[in-house]
Amino acid sequence: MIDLAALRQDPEAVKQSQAARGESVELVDQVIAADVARRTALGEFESLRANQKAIGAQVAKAQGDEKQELLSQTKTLSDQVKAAENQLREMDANLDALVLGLSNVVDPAAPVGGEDDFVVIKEVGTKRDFAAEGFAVRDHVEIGELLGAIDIERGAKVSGSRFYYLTGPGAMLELALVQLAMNTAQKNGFTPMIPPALVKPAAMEGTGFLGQAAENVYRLEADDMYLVGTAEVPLAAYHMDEILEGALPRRYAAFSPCFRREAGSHGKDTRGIFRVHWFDKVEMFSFCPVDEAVAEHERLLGFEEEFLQALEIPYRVIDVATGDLGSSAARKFDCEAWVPSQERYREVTSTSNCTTFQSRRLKIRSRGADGVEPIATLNGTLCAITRTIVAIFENHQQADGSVRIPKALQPYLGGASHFKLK
RNA sequence: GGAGACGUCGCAUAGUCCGGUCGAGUGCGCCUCACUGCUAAUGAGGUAAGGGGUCAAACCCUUCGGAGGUUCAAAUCCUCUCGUCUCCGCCA
Repeated sequence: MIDLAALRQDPEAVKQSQAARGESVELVDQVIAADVARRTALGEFESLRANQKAIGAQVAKAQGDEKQELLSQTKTLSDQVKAAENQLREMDANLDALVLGLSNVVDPAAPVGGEDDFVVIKEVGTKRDFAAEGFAVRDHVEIGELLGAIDIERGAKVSGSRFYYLTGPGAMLELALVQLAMNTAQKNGFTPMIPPALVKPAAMEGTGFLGQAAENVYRLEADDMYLVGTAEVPLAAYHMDEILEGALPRRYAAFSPCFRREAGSHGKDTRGIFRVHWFDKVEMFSFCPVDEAVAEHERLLGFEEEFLQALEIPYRVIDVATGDLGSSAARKFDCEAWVPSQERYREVTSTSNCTTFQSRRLKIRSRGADGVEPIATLNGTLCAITRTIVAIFENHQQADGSVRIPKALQPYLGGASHFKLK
């Protein structure tokens, strides 16, 4: 939810943001009109209510005829108050519905445009030249089979398309990645968390996933619960309705399963485990003072990069264009790993600065020197397991189909240097 | 799944039976001031959030887990709901 006071002050800024996203500009004027209407209704209700309360206080003290006189006055007043209240509620609901349609105001530094208008910030690492090494690249599916690490056929048999089993070395690799990620996060000042993956509507709504992203969310009809698509949801909602005391930023790193319906991506990335309905992930989350959010965003990006570097995976960083931002994000950086079998970079991590958009919805603030202040929220992937496995298998594959284990992971895999053929 | 108790302004509690003087008392914590050489102790005052309003104030409104209802008037009465705790059942 954007800041209404700021919108009143500078509607043009919000209009420009909407335009940059390719979203409705007229909506801004509609919100302003609804806001004026609401405040009019509010004023009316409040003065009637004040009147009612004043007379009510007299009623309590009055006796006999005087009391009857006051009662007759306040009876008609009561009806007026109710009418005014209904009117106000209507205006409130109207305003809310419109405001929730407004996406976060984009950071002016974000590149303007659509999905393909991202800006490449940097490329890091060296892509291998498999031709020079003298063998044909295998993709992660093939490698997974050779190693006995990924079983996609049985995933489909048991759960359907876009499901998989990690088996043997694949299963151990996930656990190793999780441990490396959680240990790294803890060293970097994050509190390790294992959050619920099933949440109530309020948490889903508050984080902004029931808007344009709703079709990708699994809902449990019988219990009115949702399966989270990312630990961002339970982490953001962790402090819902709270005023944070003490030092900021507060950083959390959560290991959780992620469930995604992948509606609208039929036929896309159907091979392997690159795009699946369920995967596990270690996610970073930060509650941070508003004026430090940009620096914190850089830090999260830095942690993501360090992790990819530790895994010795070539990657690039892109600055996502305004039209491709989620509704909560003001700015977003993606790290894309090199995928040799596809000969292109593919997204493996993503970090967003949501400024005060999420915290406003979730009613999270902080107590600072000048009292209660708004707070910024930021999130970033530390390790999305399945995509990381794709990157490791493909980038570290050997001529015989075995896979070299990057040094940083070896301690978590019994010191082994390679995943050997099964 | 069954039975019961409870949910109040950071924490702990009073208030609910008998509706108005309760947006709400007390203790702790926290802040300011006074006093003591410092600390502690003591005394005085202050201390929920959100919104409207104002140059700034004053002032006004909303919120007593949540949603409805009764009433001129609800923390207080009624209904539903969520959560916590205790006991029983079941179970990993």
